[in-house]
Amino acid sequence: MVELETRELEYFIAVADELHFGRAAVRLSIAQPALSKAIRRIEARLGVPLFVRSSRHVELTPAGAALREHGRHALNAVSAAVRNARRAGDPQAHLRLVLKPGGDAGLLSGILAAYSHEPDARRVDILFSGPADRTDFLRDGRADVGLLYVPFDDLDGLAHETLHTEDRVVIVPSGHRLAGRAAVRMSDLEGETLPRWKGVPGGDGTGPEVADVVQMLHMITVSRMIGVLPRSLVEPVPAGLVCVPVTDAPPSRLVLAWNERDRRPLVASFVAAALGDRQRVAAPTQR
Amino acid sequence: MVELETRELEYFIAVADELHFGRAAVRLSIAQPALSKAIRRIEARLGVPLFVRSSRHVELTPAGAALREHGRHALNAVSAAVRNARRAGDPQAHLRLVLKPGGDAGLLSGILAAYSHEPDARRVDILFSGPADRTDFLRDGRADVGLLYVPFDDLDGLAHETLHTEDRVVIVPSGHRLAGRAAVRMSDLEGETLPRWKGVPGGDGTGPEVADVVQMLHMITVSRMIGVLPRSLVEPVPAGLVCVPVTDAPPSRLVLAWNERDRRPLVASFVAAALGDRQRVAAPTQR
DNA sequence: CTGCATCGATAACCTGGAGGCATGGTTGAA
DNA sequence: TTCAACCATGCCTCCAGGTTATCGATGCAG
Repeated sequence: MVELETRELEYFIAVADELHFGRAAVRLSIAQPALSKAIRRIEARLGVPLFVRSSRHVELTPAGAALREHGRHALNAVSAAVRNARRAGDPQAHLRLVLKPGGDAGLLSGILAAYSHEPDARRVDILFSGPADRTDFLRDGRADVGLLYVPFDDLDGLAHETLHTEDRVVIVPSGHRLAGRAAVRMSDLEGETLPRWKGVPGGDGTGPEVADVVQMLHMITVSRMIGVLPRSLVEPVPAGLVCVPVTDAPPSRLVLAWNERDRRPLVASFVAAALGDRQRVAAPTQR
Repeated sequence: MVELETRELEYFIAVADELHFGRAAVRLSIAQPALSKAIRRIEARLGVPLFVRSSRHVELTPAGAALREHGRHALNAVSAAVRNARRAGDPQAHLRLVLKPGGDAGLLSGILAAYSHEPDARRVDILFSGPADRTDFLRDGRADVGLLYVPFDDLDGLAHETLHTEDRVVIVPSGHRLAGRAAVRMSDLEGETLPRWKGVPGGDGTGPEVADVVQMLHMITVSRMIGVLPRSLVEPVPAGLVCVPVTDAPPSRLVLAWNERDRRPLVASFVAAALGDRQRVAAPTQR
């Protein structure tokens, strides 16, 4: 009746990520033949080939692509189940809030203050995540709530409420041709060098790779690129740089997000406190 | 790194459902000592007791309750991943539509006709599910789309579009005190006997248990109870029964639902066809 | 109070299959 | 041709997870 063990799914995901049995085996801390055999075993059990492999190349079949997509989610769900079970025993557990350093638009202290007045407030642990995996903290239960930016972060599998909407600005060195403009449009940025964000494959930038806002601002200061960001992420504006509003960029929203399956009052009251009396304090809608 | 194998999770769910190691072992087709050991193993690995057990009684701890809740979802996700992978290989695969017998409000033939004109239409397999588990067909990938009733079916983890909204009627024998009324309110039903739906624990009814609409209508005919249903579920009205609109019952909606993680064009075009030109034909929103 | 039936835990044993190591086969590049 | 990279195969070991038999606790009938 069991179709696929968690461990096997992890093996598959590793190979699907690396597209290389040797590297995947290292990442999994097992020997390569064991991995080859495991994948063949899985393929036999499912009755579908997952990879097309030659001795020079490994690639996913359509079935493999589907399994990668859904399998990731399944692994997250298992992790979340385990984490939730572990924590459910402890009614004193802290609330874990994940955010990007500086990614709170100045709202964090206010939110924490509001939350501290909730009758069932817990201590709050702030987690700073790596550049691109904040959302996974929420999906697999490593954090309870998080501050995310839409449309940068992928909200798949998460519920959210908008805290703050803001327009976006282009950041240029003060000597730049756009520095004097009152506003620009996206089309004005044609031909400019934009950053590639580290760990974000689908980016449209062509310039140097940057890992965070500070790095990006530095690169802009030395005229290696320009960048577009929500306004609050560049407050205060460093010397030598100028912000110009971009009128036709889709507005950016700072949202408070949590796992859509998580209905604990713990989360609901934090959300209520964060939204404040701006909105109803009832349990927020999810869908 | 692996926290919990799929098989172990299945074992746990079985015991959590049965609250009885012997019966759970039978259901899993293993011996009872193996199951006891497996559960102890899991508890040791998670570091949390999942059950409080004496030789006469088994019950869930809070951690166990959490694991049951999230673990179900995780198992569904694994099943869905496997099913999707198996089917992804076959571009000819039929579209599988799940519904309750008679639960289409007369819309099915129209929907199928509209879908057949879609450029990428596939053959459609109609699945009739048991009474209460239609939604699980969608969650674990046994079906692609389903016709559900809100607020009867649990839409957790599913995306949906409303096909049809209708008011609800109370069905009474023709001799009943309410049979002559043009309309009633919920408060008029005070003191009446309502059905308990088989497999639906949270029901408010106190009367005999019924498994489907036909059974319920029969019980009403013999004056054992009365019932409240969406109007289309009792068309045509059997002889000897009378339908009276209930003005203040929350309206019932027939919705077309699918797994929220399923973004295949296959599903999108069926949804588009079912909605017809009543709405935009773009990919429907999910959240 | 005393057997009895129920049910989970323990003990002792067995086995299939997962994983390790060594090696083979294929393929593209120099 | 030779080499290097890389996945597959064969063989062996070992233990996780299964089995049966039995024990110990607990509620119940008489």
